[in-house]
Amino acid sequence: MDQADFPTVLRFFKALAHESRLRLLGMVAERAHNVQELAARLDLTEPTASHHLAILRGLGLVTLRVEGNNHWYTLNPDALTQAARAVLSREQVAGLAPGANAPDREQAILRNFVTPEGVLTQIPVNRKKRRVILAWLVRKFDLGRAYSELEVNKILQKHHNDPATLRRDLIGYKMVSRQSGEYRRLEDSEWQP
Amino acid sequence: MDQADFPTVLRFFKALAHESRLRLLGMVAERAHNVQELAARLDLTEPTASHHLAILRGLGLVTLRVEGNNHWYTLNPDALTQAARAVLSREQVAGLAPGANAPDREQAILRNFVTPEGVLTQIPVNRKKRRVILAWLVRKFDLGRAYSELEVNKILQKHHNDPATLRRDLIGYKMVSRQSGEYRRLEDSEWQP
DNA sequence: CTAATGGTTAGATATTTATCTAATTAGATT
DNA sequence: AATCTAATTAGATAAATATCTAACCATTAG
Repeated sequence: MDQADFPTVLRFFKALAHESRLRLLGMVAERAHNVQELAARLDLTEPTASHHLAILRGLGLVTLRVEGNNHWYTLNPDALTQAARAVLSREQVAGLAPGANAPDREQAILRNFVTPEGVLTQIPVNRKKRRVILAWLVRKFDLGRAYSELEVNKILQKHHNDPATLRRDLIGYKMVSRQSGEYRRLEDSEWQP
Repeated sequence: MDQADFPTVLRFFKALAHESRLRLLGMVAERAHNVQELAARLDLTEPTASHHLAILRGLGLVTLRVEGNNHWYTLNPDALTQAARAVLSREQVAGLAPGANAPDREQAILRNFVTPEGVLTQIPVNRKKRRVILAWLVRKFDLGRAYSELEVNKILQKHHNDPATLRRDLIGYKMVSRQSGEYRRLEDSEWQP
């Protein structure tokens, strides 16, 4: 599971969201088991166990070794840890929001200028690209709430070491307003095409 | 989520095993949102969004700040990473196997009185042994939820044909409380040495 | 070659979980 | 107070998913 691809993340959680499958995973983490053993210990029929194993296998969470009539299932620990990474950072989770992965072109721009941790490597000179970056940045602010300049800087600081330039740009692009020292995020409709 | 307590791990995965809830989590990871915003962006009704948020909140995955009529939800990133740890190592996953978590002595007692299918062959007369069996039984119940007597019996019935005795013992050992007909599993700390 | 063993596949049914509308609560506004 | 707004709760219905039995496939044993 690379960069928190939504359908895969969802499939992963669905796979683990069932008592029997969690138990199966636990058992094959101890040692290899065949289907009969697994079914017996979980008090399931073999077809049911087989069905669950197929789901786990489809995600690469378990691996199958065939030996005559016996099918030996074991845990694939790498798949698990890789998957768990998908929810380890706030940035990764934010990538699950609807539209977060939407327009390819914008995403490519973000990938070019923003590290996976959410840090800007540089501020684009090109106006259209800068706009994409600023549109992404402005979402770090809540709507309908006032921020002091200090707060604005603190948030921007997380993403770039020159918050002042970004702050001025956000105002220039009418994504943020300033009135008597109070900063407010403006509705998307104020500045979108 | 401390040491991969099975019901909690399961609840966690169930909470995240739904498209809408993953999206919600993504949105509140970006910034605080109120219920209307969330419902609108996900094309759900407010009650539905509210329902999902309650599930996420029950697990501590999101936190709620009330401000007048508005309920602002934000991500609780700690809960997420803590939970993800539960599946990071093979040892942790093996802890999900049925019966995996009991220390040796207790496991021996369990083996003596419980079949591999989880059925009690007899209820120990010895208090210490009975305690081990009851401690194992009480984990079949979720914390923080009320059960009717019928539900309690239904669960106990799976493990022994005299659920009434077991039910009374669970209360006697202070592992379960009864108040006005409602049964609740008590925290381990209430009855552990 | 035939029977037995372990496993999977197919399809019907049962269970669980999401979703909606309607009713209700709590805070803000007039 | 009366009304409005945002949110939650309740309860009914709809959708998704698990489970079983029966049928089937592949391999091994007689």
